Amino acid sequence: MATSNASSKLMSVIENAGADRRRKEDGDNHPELRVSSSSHLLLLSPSPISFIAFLISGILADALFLELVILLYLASEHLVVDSALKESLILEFTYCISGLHSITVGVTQLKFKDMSRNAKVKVDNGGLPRDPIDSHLVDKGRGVGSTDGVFLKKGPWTSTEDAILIDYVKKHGEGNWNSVQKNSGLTRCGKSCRLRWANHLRPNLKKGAFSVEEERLIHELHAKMGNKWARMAALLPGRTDNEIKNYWNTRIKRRQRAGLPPYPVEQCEQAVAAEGQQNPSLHEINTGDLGFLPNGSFHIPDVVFDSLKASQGFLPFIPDLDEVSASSLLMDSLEQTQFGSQMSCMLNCRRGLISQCSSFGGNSEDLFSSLHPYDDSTGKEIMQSVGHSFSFDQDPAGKNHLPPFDVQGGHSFSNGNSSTSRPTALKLELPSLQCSEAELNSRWITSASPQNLLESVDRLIRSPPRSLQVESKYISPPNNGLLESLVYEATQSSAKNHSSDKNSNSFAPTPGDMGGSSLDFCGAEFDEYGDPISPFGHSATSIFNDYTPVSGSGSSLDNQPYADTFPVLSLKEEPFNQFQSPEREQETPAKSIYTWPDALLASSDWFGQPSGPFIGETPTSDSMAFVTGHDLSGDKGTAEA
DNA sequence: AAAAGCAGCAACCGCATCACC
DNA sequence: GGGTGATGCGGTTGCTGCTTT
Repeated sequence: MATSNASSKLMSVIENAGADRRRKEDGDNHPELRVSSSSHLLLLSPSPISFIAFLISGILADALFLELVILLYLASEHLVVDSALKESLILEFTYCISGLHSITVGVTQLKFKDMSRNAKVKVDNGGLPRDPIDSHLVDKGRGVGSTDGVFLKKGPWTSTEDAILIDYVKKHGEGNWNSVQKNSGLTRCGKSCRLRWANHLRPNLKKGAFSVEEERLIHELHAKMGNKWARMAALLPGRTDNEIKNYWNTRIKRRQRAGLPPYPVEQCEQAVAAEGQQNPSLHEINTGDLGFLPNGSFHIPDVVFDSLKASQGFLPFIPDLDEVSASSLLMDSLEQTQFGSQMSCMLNCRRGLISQCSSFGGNSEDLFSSLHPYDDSTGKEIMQSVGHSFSFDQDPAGKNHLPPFDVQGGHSFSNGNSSTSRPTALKLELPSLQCSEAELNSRWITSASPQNLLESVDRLIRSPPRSLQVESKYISPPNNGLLESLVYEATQSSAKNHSSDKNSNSFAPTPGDMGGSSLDFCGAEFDEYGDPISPFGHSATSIFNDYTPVSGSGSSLDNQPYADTFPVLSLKEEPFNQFQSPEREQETPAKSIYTWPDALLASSDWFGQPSGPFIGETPTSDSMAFVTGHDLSGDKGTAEA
């Protein structure tokens, strides 16, 4: 079969079958396609010989074109065929499945769900629209543009276009994107091609959720660089600026909704630690020396200032922070409750460290006293300036050492939006509304590390229950940096506070508060919110719930679990990438990772024994999925034996 | 089951920068 | 130095799927 003669025969089969398929399409659009059970059996026991056998039988039996293409494609991986044939197979396969809603292979229905993005607009050879959808786009003047009389297509890329672009880059290399349209026939502008290549098609791209480490790095980089997505992407191998940008923006939205600062507190702690190295006096505080500081002013604000300095470039209406005295800025900012809440978060960096110092036994006033060696009233002033009530922290026995400046204080700074993560996290853990504050305190102190709680908060923010989805009362500023947003919100918040008293005081969260809302759910409920981003946040259900095989028709085969037979070639949300890197396969698939061609390409063992890219150790019956980017959740129809 | 709202993502747009002439 | 085209970057938009009501 390795001869050119065989290749030409295969090509002939494809062409004939393709023509046949198109003829059928002209008269009838086949939203569903049933492939004979022979293919199913083939998938059960794949081998080069069986491929050839089924291929021949399929041809003899006048199998549907798609089935042939599937077989040919799979077979081509084991047969030595020239690249042109292989590309043709890919293109034909992509094309012929693009209009389908589902394929039933034996007893398993593969229902396409997410094909729409790339299949919605079908393009023949990257050219003019040929289906009603494209025509629609043309009619409405959307989806295509015109340059020098040449219609340039817009909108989602099709797999066909991807293949063309990939082929072009393979031959000509990257760059000179405007020539792509001229030389390849793609009706896309150069910018679109470059973007598509950079964001989706180029090799070594990572897909899926960001890892914890990547998230941490993004936080750090953003703190340093601001919205320099491209620079950040350069430091995150396999990630694109667009990806990072989207991640950050959605993350910001979540945290803004929850009234939380953009940066995790642990990052603040790191910043403080770094600051501590540069500023030994501050370091003393961080390491638990709460004694008087050396001569100097506030050190806490300095931390804040440095954090702000890092973002100063995108704080256009903030004066040069170097020109602002620490104390004045602190006081001014704390007077603005929302910003005060952010400040408190910054300060909580210290709080977090301080709270870990078992030696500390004072209350809030103690700390503030310690912060300012010359004026013990300063702390009180600050506290009073933000309307902080001391009652909560007054523990005569000194047992419940709420870390100072914190806390419930975080709420008090807020005018309705919880700001610090700790109180929220605390309440996240509450099993019910019945807990006393003392219980809250002890829970907070004893139940979890701040870091864990923060992670919990972040997790919650990522998937907040509806009850927590309190929309920001403020109009978002231009999204040019979170700190700017904070300041903006601070001003808005301040203005709002002046007009309304009901949100301005107290620990007791108002009903609309984040804090109040947070009391509405308990730990058990919280546990339900897995991290949709973290690779580990996906339950097996979430991984597999996108597709479900059709129930069997009663045959023994139907009743038999697929667990030991089917490789899991699952879900991916983009057209397959021929240039997938080997390391990509080693990543933990947080969401859909494998495209089926990828998986097939990467899994030569699959042909001998099903040892391919499994997701999970024990593929379940839902594991039978082999078409890219498709939700196979449709549990419809009965299998065809 | 349908509708509404939301989140995530891909793609587009406008502007800035750079290289070349 | 100015013009032009190519490319890159960041902000924004719009689509789609999911979740909730």
